[in-house]
Amino acid sequence: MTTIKDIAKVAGVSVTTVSRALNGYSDVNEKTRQKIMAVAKELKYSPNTLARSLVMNKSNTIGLLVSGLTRSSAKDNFTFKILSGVNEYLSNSGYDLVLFSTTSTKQREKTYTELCRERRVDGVIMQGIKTDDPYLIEVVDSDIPCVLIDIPIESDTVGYVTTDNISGAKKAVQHLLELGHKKIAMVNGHEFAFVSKRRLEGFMEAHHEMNVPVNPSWIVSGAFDEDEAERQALKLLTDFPEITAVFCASDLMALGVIKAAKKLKIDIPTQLSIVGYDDILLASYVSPALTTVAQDIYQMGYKSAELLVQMLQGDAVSHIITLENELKMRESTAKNHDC
Amino acid sequence: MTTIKDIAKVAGVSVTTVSRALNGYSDVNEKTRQKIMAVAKELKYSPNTLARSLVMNKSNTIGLLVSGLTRSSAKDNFTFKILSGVNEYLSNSGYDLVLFSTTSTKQREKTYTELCRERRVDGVIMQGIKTDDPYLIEVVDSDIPCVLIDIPIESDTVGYVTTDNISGAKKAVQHLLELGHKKIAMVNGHEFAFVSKRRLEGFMEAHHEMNVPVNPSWIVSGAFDEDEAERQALKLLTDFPEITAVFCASDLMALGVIKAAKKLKIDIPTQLSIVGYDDILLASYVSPALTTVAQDIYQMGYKSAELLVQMLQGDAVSHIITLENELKMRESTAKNHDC
DNA sequence: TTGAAAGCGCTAACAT
DNA sequence: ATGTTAGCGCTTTCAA
Repeated sequence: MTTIKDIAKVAGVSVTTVSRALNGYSDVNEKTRQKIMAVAKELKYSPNTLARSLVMNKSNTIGLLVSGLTRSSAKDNFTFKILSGVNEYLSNSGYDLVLFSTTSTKQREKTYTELCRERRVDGVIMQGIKTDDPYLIEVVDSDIPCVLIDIPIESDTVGYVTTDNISGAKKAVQHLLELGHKKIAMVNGHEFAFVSKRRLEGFMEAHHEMNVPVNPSWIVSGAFDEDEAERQALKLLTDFPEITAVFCASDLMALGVIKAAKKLKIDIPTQLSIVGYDDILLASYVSPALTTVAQDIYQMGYKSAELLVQMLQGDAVSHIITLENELKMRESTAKNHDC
Repeated sequence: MTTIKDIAKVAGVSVTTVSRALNGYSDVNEKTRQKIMAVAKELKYSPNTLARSLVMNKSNTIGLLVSGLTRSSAKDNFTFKILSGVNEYLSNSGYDLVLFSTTSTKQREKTYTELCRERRVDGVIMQGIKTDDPYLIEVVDSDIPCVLIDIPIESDTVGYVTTDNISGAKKAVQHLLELGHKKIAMVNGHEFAFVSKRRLEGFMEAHHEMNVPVNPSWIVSGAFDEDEAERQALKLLTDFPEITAVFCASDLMALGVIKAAKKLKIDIPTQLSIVGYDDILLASYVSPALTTVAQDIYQMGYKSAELLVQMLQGDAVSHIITLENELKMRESTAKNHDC
């Protein structure tokens, strides 16, 4: 493997000059530069970023720490979209991407902070981390520049990107209320996700604004899981047949609710309206096509990377980015026939 | 940031001893080790992998070079499944993953070899690279250990994992022939993919074995693209209304063909049978559900990583891994009514 | 069992 | 415009 030392020898200059020439410094004779460049090319020189990073104390690497990069996460490819977006921005930014992944089941032997420090990443983007994850706090409290996805924590070194989950949920529920539904259930995610809290808030707000009472028994947790949502919905729709609409905190869970409804021979949308959240690919393919709150997850990834790089360069205007969402009306919602 | 020097100072030993203690060498007094470990923990020491990699000339990093990590690739999340599989294996192997991505549209300023050398990856897995990509050859000809996905090139430093595409295609076409179809078209991918060639071979073989002639005009290229496949199918089915079945080299293209058939008011499967390839998520959700040749892409990723790590450790038995595939019969194929 | 010293490939003062 | 020197944090001879 060629080093600048080799180049220096062949070109008959010092390593300093080689370094300067290669890095485009101005204080090097044009002829010398030409010569060095030629030798570098001839020797097929590739700079050793390890050495450079070591001495510059900057790796030009950003970490992407995700949870749920598993076989099963292909259906709801949230993680993939984030990754694509991050990658898209980073590929034009001079930073490389190293991927750290974690699963909620298996506890890591190293903390996220250690992971980042060992690899000397310049910053990290985190997605899918539960809010009760102790390693999360550790990173946030450390001096590692960090962008969180859907976790609203901000500090000097921490920023986040999210969507307006309150308004998203509100739009969904308002839509149902406008269709005449008064008995609306909610299948929420788990308590360790900020989005769940926000979406519940939106659910509440929409009801209050229209002066429609909320029945707490109709709010259940589907743990962001299709099967769990199905089980919960089965129970819910059996116990409370008066329910005419369900708002789900994710499309995946909405899929589960649809299954439950089918099992109970409840027709969608004539007997039961369903609204999801996310607008995953499947949402427009299932039958009936799912009305849902669309968020641009790819864009969230892209913006996260952009924000982090700006933070690293010290020119981030704000550490908070909130993206819009949009209610997509499809076939799973209809007028309430009871009214 | 704490270094071994700091630890040495506090513990009152030399850096050599610290290094040895931390790396679990046996020739260090147990009491000294305890002391060093305690100090390391107290000082929140994280080893600098950059420095270690530099001196050991080994980064414990493997690169994943993919093409098509784009917003649009969410539908056919081949890349994501590969990534998940690779990540799954690697997360238990001591290697970190750095992601390189390329798009066919934008030509990279650096060759893949340069990318690998600069980051000093120990090896690289490549997916989605076209066979005519000059950078591919460069990597293969280099001394960088490399595992290719679906590109059958083997050498001392190069291995590959693929599925048996000939048999896969054969199964699909045999299925159609057994249903009485004699006029079978094929919508293939592009010529720069080995899988296309293999699947065409399988298509041919199945015909020959059953003594059914192949009409070359019925073999078109859909470029692995849904829209292009739709266009081609529109033309094909219009020009040759005698066709009763179509074998597609990917599910995505099959989706395009289904659209074309719908536009032409050709019913599937009564008037036209369609078989896809891949078994993407959508395959079981579209209507009619798609009969297809399933390949375990996650497993391909997992096995690639396993193979590469074995190669790096010098204990790879073979550099070639061929996985099985399976014909999944769903609703898009039926008996040929013309016979 | 421990330490001193050299060096991995690079950059960055500080001369000249 | 170019070279000398030191040093980033680590591992690894070699000696003690």
